[in-house]
Amino acid sequence: MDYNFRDIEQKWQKHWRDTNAYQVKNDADKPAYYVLDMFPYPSGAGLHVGHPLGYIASDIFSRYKRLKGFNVLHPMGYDSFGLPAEQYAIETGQHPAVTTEKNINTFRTQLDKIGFSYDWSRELRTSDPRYYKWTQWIFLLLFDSWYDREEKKARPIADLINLFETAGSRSVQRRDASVEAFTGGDWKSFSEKQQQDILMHYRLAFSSYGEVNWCEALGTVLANDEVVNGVSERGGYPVIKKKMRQWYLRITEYADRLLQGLEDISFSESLKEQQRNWIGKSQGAEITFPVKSDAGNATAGVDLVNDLTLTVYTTRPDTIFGVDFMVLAPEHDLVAKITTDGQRAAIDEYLTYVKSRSDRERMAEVKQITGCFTGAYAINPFDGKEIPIWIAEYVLAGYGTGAIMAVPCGDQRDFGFARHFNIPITNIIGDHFTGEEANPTKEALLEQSGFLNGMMMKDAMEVALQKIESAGVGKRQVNYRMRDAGFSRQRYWGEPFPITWNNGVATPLSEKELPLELPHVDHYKPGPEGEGPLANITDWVNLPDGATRETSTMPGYAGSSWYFLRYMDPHNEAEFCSRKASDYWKQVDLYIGGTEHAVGHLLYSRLWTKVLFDLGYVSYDEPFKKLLNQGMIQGSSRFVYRVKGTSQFVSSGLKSQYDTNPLHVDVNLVDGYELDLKAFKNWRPDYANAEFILENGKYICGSEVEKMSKSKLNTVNPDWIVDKFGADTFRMYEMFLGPVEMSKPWDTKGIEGVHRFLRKLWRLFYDEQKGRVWNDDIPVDAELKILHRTIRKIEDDTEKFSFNTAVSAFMVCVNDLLEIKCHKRLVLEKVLILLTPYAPHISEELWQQLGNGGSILDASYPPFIEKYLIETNKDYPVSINGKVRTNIGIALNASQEEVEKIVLSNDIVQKWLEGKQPKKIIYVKNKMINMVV
RNA sequence: GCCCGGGUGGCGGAAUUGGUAGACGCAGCAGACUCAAAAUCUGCCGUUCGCAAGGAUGUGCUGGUUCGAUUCCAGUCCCGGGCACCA
Repeated sequence: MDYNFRDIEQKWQKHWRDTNAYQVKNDADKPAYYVLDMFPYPSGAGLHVGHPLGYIASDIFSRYKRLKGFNVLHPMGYDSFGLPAEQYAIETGQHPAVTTEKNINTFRTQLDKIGFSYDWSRELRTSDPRYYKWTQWIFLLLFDSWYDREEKKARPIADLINLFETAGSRSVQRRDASVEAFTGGDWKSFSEKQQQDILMHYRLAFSSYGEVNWCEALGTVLANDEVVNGVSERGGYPVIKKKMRQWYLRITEYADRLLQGLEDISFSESLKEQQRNWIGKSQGAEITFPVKSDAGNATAGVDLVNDLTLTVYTTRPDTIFGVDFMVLAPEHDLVAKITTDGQRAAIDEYLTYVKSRSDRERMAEVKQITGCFTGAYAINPFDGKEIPIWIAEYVLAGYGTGAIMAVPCGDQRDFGFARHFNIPITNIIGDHFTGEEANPTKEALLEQSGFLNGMMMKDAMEVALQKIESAGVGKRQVNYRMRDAGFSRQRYWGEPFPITWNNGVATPLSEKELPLELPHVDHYKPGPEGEGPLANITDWVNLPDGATRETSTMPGYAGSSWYFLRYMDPHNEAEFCSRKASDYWKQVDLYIGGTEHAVGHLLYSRLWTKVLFDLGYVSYDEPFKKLLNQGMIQGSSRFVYRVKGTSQFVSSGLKSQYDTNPLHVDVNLVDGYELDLKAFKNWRPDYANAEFILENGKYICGSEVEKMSKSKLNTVNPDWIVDKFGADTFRMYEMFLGPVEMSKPWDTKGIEGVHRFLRKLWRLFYDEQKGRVWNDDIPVDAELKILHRTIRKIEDDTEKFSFNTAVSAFMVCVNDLLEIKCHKRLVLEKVLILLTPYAPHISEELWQQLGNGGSILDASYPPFIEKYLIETNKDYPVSINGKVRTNIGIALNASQEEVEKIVLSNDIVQKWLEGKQPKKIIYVKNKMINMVV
């Protein structure tokens, strides 16, 4: 009787399907546990061996938790809105809904082969109207909410209207300068449009004109994180700034809470760091300087022409006496007002130059120093010093106040600028400044610094801040690098906004009008003025009452920002997720996925959860308790070397003797590094007549580790691995490859070893000749020892997500049992339960063969039995804890007797031994390592 | 440039967190079974000296702490990832 994995796996997958084995209910006596995978975008390429890595890990953990007695929610779905499907539609004319459906079916078939324990009755798709109805609903909730800075939480917009009616704009902190102060009376006298315009400055989902990343080639606006180095992440097309009306999420209001929340959740340090970086909190001060300029009054000789002031943001108020010049962003409002007549021509020329430069150029030429003097001066409020005001590209309009105070001795950019334009440098840090480069230290004693003289810079910070505030020239200020998140795309394949425009006022649809379904279009070309394809459908856009529909659609991250909630209550038609369901399942206990969503999806879903929490729809404000980032499985590409201009291919070792072109060759035609010459000739017609220059009779390919992708011919399809070795082998092998978090190249070679392990396992139960070999004998200590050691190891490793070492432990266990010919049912059935999460099919099969009537799903995981070991089996070596070891201070050259004497007379050891004598003491080079009691 | 990770055999990777470095697997070598091959099994497998027992050496490099360091500390060199005019 042989290990026939094909029949076994088919049998059990069918059984699980027929019995709905993995369907879970929203109530149980058991504690709830939620294990979630980042749902995939169903691309046309299907799965390669890299994709299931995280799914296998999460499946192992789900099955483990289930056996541990938890009610486990482990769902799967599809993030089925997105650009690639639309791009494909543009190229082929196929409707995205059609290709998406097709791709999903491919995914499902592939996933099913691996034997996942998903509850498919909860499957969801973000492009399904039954799903995006609620995405739209949450959007309207965001639209209908504002952030109360006093209470630090979102509240309904109706509350804000109440406040405005009673106390006008004073009632809440001002959001931005363009909202002018008004009284309660004013508010009531405002027109509907005026009121709505003001409210738009407070809504969490709001529409505004703003500079957006416009990508001509894609015909759409991109989010900051979709732009990399000035070009689009997808396709690498140039991106420029363009003013357009867009929707945004006011994520900046949540910056602090998003930062705070990181403290309580278990994400990897590097991922938290990425989010902190993205949020970019900095503490400092805004300082206001009077401005002196003769702008427009040169002939009159007037110095201070008006009460213009310049406000800068700095993180180093302690360097206030080291300011040698000011720099404004070229777009700063003040530029036009303060430029002197004498400098106007130069400034205009510079502004023209700046405008001519694309974002791309600006980023590529960071090192290039440019700028222009305005002719105006700012006055240092503490010593009256006149400080020249410049404008320069390196100061960004969008951050802080768009203006800085430059301290060349402490900041390298300021230093470079001063050098380039010959601006004299004031040294306030003595020897710490060499004159050759800036020194950003906080450890220097201040000089030439008025009331700060002689103080350590980091101490001077607080003194300066207090003085600035008491003198009324500025205030403490916290700034964030993060901007509000762009939330609209000029695209077709996304959620339509449930919004109509009525004389410039955005009006939400009512709940019963949801979902606003995506209308059918005949083509996917952009609409006029860069609008999305929806703008072309005039009878959809134009409503009978004269209003028009919003024509942009929501971005890819809309649907994925809350999908984990929908799984809890997937068929609810009255709510996005009932409070009862979300209270039962609570947060996602374990979330597994790649690191590429660090600042996108993972930040937005945290935001949405916080808003839903504030408004009372869920009971927690962080969606994911623990995040495990799986590494990427890279491809190991193979190359052949064609001698230029011939059809000769030279083996890798000899290629230096010829002038060659390296060409990717399909990894499936290569065994290790040796090319299958016949298969290569049959592969493509133009290689049919290939000739080979061999080394030692073989053609050896070159290799390189690259991202796994179709174009590099290095993808390995899980389907044929499963066909050849079985799903259990595949699952265990993917885990055996190394820690899940680590990226590693795929190598099919080692899979034999894991497959061999499963066949060995089979032999614990059946012999080829003798058939059944397992028996009902009572296990002896030696056998129990192997079992218990394994239980402990597997459980420890699984809890730590160290699946690779767990698989190793299985191998050791099975080898040991075979060696001592242990075929006892009492041992074997426990091994099977241990193994189930890792290799569910073979475990179930053998479990049934053992005559255990029920499903292995109902069996319970053997509990960790350390106590048992110590109390009943005294032969286990027990380490003395680290403290005992280090404190005893065993001398290097002492004899064993001396060592024993010292150790045994030690108080802690005595206490630990409780008066008993050790059976055996283990020495290594005269040093006591372990004691056996 | 800044911020995170990480450097261990021919390879993927272990090491109870300061206690016998190299578990487990792959590859390799030798042997058993076989007419032969496959499959399976057994043994060996960091380097070096030695017939052997055994010795020396060894976790990127240089130091330090310690009875003892892959593990902790300081410096340094590589590799991977993220951010990048954010004042």
